[in-house]
Amino acid sequence: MTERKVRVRFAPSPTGPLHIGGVRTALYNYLFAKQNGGDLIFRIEDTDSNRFVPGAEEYIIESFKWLGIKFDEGVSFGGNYGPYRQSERKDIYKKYVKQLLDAGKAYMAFDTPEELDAKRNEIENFQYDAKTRGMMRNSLTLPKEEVERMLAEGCQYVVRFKIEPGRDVHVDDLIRGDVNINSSILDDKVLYKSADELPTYHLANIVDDHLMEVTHVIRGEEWLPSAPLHVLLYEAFGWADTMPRFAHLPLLLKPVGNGKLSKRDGDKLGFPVFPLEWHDPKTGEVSSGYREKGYLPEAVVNFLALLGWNPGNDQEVMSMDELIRLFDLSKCSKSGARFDYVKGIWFNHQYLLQKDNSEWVPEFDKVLRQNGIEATAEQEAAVVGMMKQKVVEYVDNDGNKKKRNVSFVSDLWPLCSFFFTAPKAYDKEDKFVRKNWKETAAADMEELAGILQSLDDFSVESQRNAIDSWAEATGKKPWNAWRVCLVGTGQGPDMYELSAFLGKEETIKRIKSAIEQLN
RNA sequence: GGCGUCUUCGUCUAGCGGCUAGGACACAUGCCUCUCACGCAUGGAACACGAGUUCGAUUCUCGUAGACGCUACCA
Repeated sequence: MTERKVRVRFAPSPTGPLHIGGVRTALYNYLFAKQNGGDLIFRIEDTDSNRFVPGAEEYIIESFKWLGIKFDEGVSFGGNYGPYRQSERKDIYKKYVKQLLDAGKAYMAFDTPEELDAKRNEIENFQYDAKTRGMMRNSLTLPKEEVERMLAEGCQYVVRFKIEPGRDVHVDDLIRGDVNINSSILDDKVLYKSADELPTYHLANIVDDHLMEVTHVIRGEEWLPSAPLHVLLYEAFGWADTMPRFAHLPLLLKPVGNGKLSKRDGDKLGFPVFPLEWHDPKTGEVSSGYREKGYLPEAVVNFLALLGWNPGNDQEVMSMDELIRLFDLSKCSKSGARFDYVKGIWFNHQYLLQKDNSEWVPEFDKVLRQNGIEATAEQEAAVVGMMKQKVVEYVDNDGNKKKRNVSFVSDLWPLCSFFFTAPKAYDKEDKFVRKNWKETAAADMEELAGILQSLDDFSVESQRNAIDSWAEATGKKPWNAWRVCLVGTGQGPDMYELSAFLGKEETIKRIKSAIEQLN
């Protein structure tokens, strides 16, 4: 085995937004490349002109930029193996198609789509292969003159790979080991279409990977069935000795139900399946994105990395650098992974907690503005500091009340609005109020307000000294009633911190109006 | 239907012939406490089934079932 520099690629087709499963495939390629000091190539596989969606390519590039997955070369990144867009490589493919044709390893087929449909109706499980190609219209069955005449007339044709039956084809997969398939069950795949002068995936893929000196093909399991075909293609070209190693990744499955993860699941269960928000240029439909939902890219990366792989120990929270260090294709699991988006939320919680308060501010500021609040960055950071470890109550899909950590900056608002606006009204029926607003509460609060009023220094320490000693001397426990005054219910941070944040004037104002309304 | 891949708690998974089958998410409880929390601790919860190999199988082999994927002039 020759020492070749590791080169891997991620090669999406620009048919829409990047699916989260594609993100994981790209991530694994990136981790593998970086760990081995290799290159990651970004190639656009736009050989199906009918499915092209404008904006998709830019979307994909922006997604990876946000996620911190960096390409070394490719579309928009430059490099010495270009062009990296398959639609710009027509001449290259033509050359290789001819090579196969000349060597008798491929042939031209003139069957029209209608004729093929007819055959499929006529013969059950029809497959274009060694058994059936003799009865079709192709350069193998037609007289040479006839073929030349049709070519001269400009008849459309496709080039098919001539698969020799009865051979065991071995795919050496880094994750699954030796996968063996008999070539008899393979069909003569279309490699090239004269109609648009473009190759199909299979041909383009092999030619490009070879020319771009790709050493490892890391892709989804849906490609495993066509891997033998690819092996045969490498052999047909005489490139077997530099054929890349294969690694077929397990699929991402629906959180509930059967099948692989689809956009529908996200819509139904309320989680994004795309990294960025996507606006469909045709339908105008908007699909939510992780970025816009308030996820941190580190969290998305970490979460995705662990869906189908783990470092073999109990470590779960890992930075990109750690992932690069620890990643191991041979430790990838073989079975599909259900997409556990709840764990993704937990990862976001972890990374959010690690962030400095000031890093929450821009997002928090957005949330506050949406609610008509203006505050300084210092105030916002202070509130974040007091609130970041709280929980949110929410109602799940089954209508049950549940609790969730503050996992997104936007979770903060319902928990901290009282910092910025006084309780609209005091609800006597509130459970916490009922329990903590006793008969003596009004009098106690009057007394408390008096003490606060007398303080020149309204800092946390100053208040704590004054109130604690009063509480100790009188045996009173004023905090919960005080909380009722300032918050309206049983939420919020330490009372001294809250009161210091609000300031003397606002604090006393709220105490007064609570006394008024609750008695 | 054919071909291929896969199968450990509800979920993500560790395990690579002998373990009280480990961790995390989620869930429940307790501790802490001026509230809600965070944190910490605890708990319930799994080897698809059937043969075989072996002194011994979650682990190896075969079969069954199920799941997933592919089966296009899409990728």
